Amino acid sequence: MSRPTVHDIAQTAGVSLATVDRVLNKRPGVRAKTISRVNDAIEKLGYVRDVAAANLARQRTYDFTCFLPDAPTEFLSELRAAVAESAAMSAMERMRIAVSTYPADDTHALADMIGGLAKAPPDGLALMAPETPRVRDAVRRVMGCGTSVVPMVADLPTAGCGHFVGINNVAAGRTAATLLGRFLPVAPASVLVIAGSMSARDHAERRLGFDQVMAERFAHLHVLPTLECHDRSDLVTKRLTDLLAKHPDVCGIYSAGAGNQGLVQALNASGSGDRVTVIAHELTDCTRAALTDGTIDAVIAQNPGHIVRSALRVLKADVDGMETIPSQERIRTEIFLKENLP
Amino acid sequence: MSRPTVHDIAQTAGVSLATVDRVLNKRPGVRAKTISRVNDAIEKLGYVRDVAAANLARQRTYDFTCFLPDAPTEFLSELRAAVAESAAMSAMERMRIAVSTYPADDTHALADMIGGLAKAPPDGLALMAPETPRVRDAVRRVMGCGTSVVPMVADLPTAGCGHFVGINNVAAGRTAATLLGRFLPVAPASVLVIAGSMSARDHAERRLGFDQVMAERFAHLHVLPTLECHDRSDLVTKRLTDLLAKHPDVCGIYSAGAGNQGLVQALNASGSGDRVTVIAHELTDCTRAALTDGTIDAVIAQNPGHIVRSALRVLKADVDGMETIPSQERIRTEIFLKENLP
DNA sequence: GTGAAAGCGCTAACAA
DNA sequence: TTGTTAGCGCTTTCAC
Repeated sequence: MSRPTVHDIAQTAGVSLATVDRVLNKRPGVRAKTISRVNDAIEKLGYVRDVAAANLARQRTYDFTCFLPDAPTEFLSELRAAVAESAAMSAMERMRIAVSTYPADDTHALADMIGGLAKAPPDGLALMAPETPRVRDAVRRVMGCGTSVVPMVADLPTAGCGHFVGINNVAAGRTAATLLGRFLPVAPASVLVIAGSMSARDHAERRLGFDQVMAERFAHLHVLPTLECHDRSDLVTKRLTDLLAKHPDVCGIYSAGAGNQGLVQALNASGSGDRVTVIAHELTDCTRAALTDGTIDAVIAQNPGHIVRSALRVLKADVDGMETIPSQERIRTEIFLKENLP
Repeated sequence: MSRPTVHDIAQTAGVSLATVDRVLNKRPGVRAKTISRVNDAIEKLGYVRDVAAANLARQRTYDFTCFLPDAPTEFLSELRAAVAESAAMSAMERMRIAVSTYPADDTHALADMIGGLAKAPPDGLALMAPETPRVRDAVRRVMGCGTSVVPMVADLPTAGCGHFVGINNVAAGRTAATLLGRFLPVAPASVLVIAGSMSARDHAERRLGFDQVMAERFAHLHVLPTLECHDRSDLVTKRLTDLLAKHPDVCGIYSAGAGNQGLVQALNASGSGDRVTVIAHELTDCTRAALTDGTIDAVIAQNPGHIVRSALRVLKADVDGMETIPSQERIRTEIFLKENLP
């Protein structure tokens, strides 16, 4: 037998299509008794709604907006590419995705842009942004307009929005520390953490996790103060070169932020590539090449394609009032060696 | 403006809906001149077909079959669970998934079952099976009936079927070797590989990759002959216990197959848990627990949920004559430590 | 060769 | 409070 339709329900319940539709969509104007008659029929027939047909009839188009910072890191351009790819693919699934870029260093501008959405609130907003009070308030406001909000990459825990699409950065830091500690010989030495800025929540969390594991399992390794390089390759090169010269006992580096181009350069120039074991973040052209030639030993990554597709699925499910498969929406903290590069 | 529809094409080309449809679906009975008029209109308007509406009108249901071996490994039950979950989810997307289990040790029976599909060929077949000549021929036959075939987990390279959904097992073996080699101190010692059976293609490939890297980078480690335990926990326990007693210099184990329950047991019983670094395959309750308590040091895994969903997407795209996103369909060789467990 | 018209499963006016 | 009816974008008889 084929799947039961609204007609079957209407017949079984002895009501009209319109009434069935009202019950299905929880619209008012139906007597409680009728509602339960319809629900009984639904139950009895094992009806499941054909979402595609519903969307067709409804002429439903999912109107989503995506905010990304304009920072010039490779990871961000991959994320942008992933959004573009998803936008193209999902045009066929009746979703329209508007991408907006905000100045990475100007969260006031970002908050204003989010606020501006209130004029024509989209169905959903996928947002990669640091959590400042103003951003948080702007997010709350647009949520008040009925927009579903999903934070990507960086969580917005206090804004009260939906499912966070990204990795646990404390766990990422712990993973990096474990790899570094186990790759290095068991002997006293120094290790270095390079981060964008310790005021960025994600980098701070990575450092936290890293320190935890270093203290727990690798007490013979001395962790130097974090080198803050604001995700800028030039600064990484400069400061790292200085530091390597000053600390010849550095045998491990955890690059928790961006600017790995600069890291590779400093390592090659100073000839310390062999002496130093390096763990970096995100799989980009640069880290991939460095992994292949051995400059970098392992990469911790989150997959931009997964992140974007997951954010979109979560948003769509939210709008449709549907459930998601939790395991599918959990972004993995991936580990790449030269050998398992995709 | 909203998306152009068949009506717009019909109007622009000055023909009727039926003719547009004939052209769109490449059905015969249209003059060449008319065809090009319609195609011009399609081009001009930038028409893209609404697959959902098409499927609705066509009453299209995707009829897929999935064959899995009945071997009692945890990975397989996860795979089965993933298929069940996907089947439930995708019922809403008009796909019906029939799951069949075949006796793992009887490829003749499997070949017969595949052959039996010819009577009522499904639209697609997702298949996890070893590649024997009879299986290969049966697959070719059902492909001749118009069924799209996608090999899962184990490739079927000579059957000439679609995109393989699974990992590169040579790379997996190389990854395991790299982790083991780097985790162990640089000192002469022995390492052991446990596999199901070396006649299973995937296990042989893992061993191959493992040996490559051991020879290339870790010549100080001596790789003992493979312990074949047919994925059976009891055999693993027995043979491993014997071997550990005989070879006190074993400091690393690569468990390339199933039966990790037996491995954990042997390690705990013999008290060699601390002495031995262990890399195992697949994330299961058993390996997860062992990772957490430190018995296993790293797990190489392929995600059953991803595999099943990817196989289904590939099958559907194939039937629809659509493209897939290659990066989304590439199954990753994942590495899990205690710290990045999902 | 081509076209008109009746659906597919569902929703949304508009009546009643 | 409930029912009738006309679509959504596409496919598919069955005439012409």
